Amino acid sequence: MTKAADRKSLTELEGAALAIIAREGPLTPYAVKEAFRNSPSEFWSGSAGAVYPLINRLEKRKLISAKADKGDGRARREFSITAAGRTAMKEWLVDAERAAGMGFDPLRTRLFFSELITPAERKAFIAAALARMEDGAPAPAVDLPHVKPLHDLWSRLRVKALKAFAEKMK
Amino acid sequence: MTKAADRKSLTELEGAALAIIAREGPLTPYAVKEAFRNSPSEFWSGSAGAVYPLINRLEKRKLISAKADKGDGRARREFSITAAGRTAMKEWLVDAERAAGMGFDPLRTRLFFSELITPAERKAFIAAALARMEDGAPAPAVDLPHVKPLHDLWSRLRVKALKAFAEKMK
DNA sequence: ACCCACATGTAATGGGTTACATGATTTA
DNA sequence: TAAATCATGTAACCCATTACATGTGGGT
Repeated sequence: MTKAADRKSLTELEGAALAIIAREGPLTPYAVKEAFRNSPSEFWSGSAGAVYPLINRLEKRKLISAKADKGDGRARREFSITAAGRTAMKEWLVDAERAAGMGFDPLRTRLFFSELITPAERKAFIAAALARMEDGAPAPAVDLPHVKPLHDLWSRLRVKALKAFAEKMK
Repeated sequence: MTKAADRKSLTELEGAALAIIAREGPLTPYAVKEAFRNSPSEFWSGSAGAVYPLINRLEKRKLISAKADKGDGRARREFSITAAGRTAMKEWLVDAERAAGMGFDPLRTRLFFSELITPAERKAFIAAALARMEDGAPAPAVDLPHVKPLHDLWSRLRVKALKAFAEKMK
């Protein structure tokens, strides 16, 4: 019998944390936190209050496990993904249903309501947003395989979408 | 002197709720809840436990106000946006800084980690995601001005992005 | 020695989700 | 009139954010 906690599917945060640990090998909680902090999306805040408890939850569910402390002074625990963790992670990763969902885009949300401002205000807003989106992406700090290309791809498409929308509003 | 609560800028949920009320004229809390529930993005769950307290908060902050109950039996309160609400809403709506943020995309998140599965698994995942994304959008239930076109535009671009990524992985 | 970045947490708070409760209105 | 849906809420729970506390290690 599997316990209820084991059956519950992973949240996005849990899945991403597992994936990071799976990819980067043994990691300290701090390293996981930094990985989130350096993500190009503001969605992943990587706050201590989120990540440390998260790591503890994952350990309690035996999806990750810590190598014995090296005992060299400070308490550092390096976590690796377990077999069960790998299974759960893969299940999360190939969830096409969730992947297909639209997610959340603060730009799209605002464009939905763009008729509530005057054409002049709209024009100014679009120009300001474009400026921030186009000028050099702040160079995602993580240098993991797909991070930069994917970030750039998504950025370009959002710019294109905004321009298309602006064009149609003219 | 403005009170702290007034100075605090709106969350996405608060901003969107205000915008809905601004656009749709006097609305009951239930109608606002349904507007969120019918949104094409799973991000806006429109649960009762989120919306009713939200409406109360907005009223307490005097960003919306209820017309006197019509007294016809059941307690129905119809809320309209106030002048202060309109100001706060516009400030939220033209916030280009936040609009430019990448937001959250469950597809993008998974593609970041797509090297953790085998090429065959990846191919299957991409096909499954594409199928769900391309087959007729479940027709957004709300028929507000930009909802459908924007939803379609974003959908098409996400499909294009996924195809581009799949191509590059070959 | 001193400062700053590294590293690991916890407490208070806020707010969203799920599930439940309750009554009114509509429809079969 | 019984069932379904409309409509409004509330309570328990979960979890992320902010802010704080604490200690280590390396550089100057």
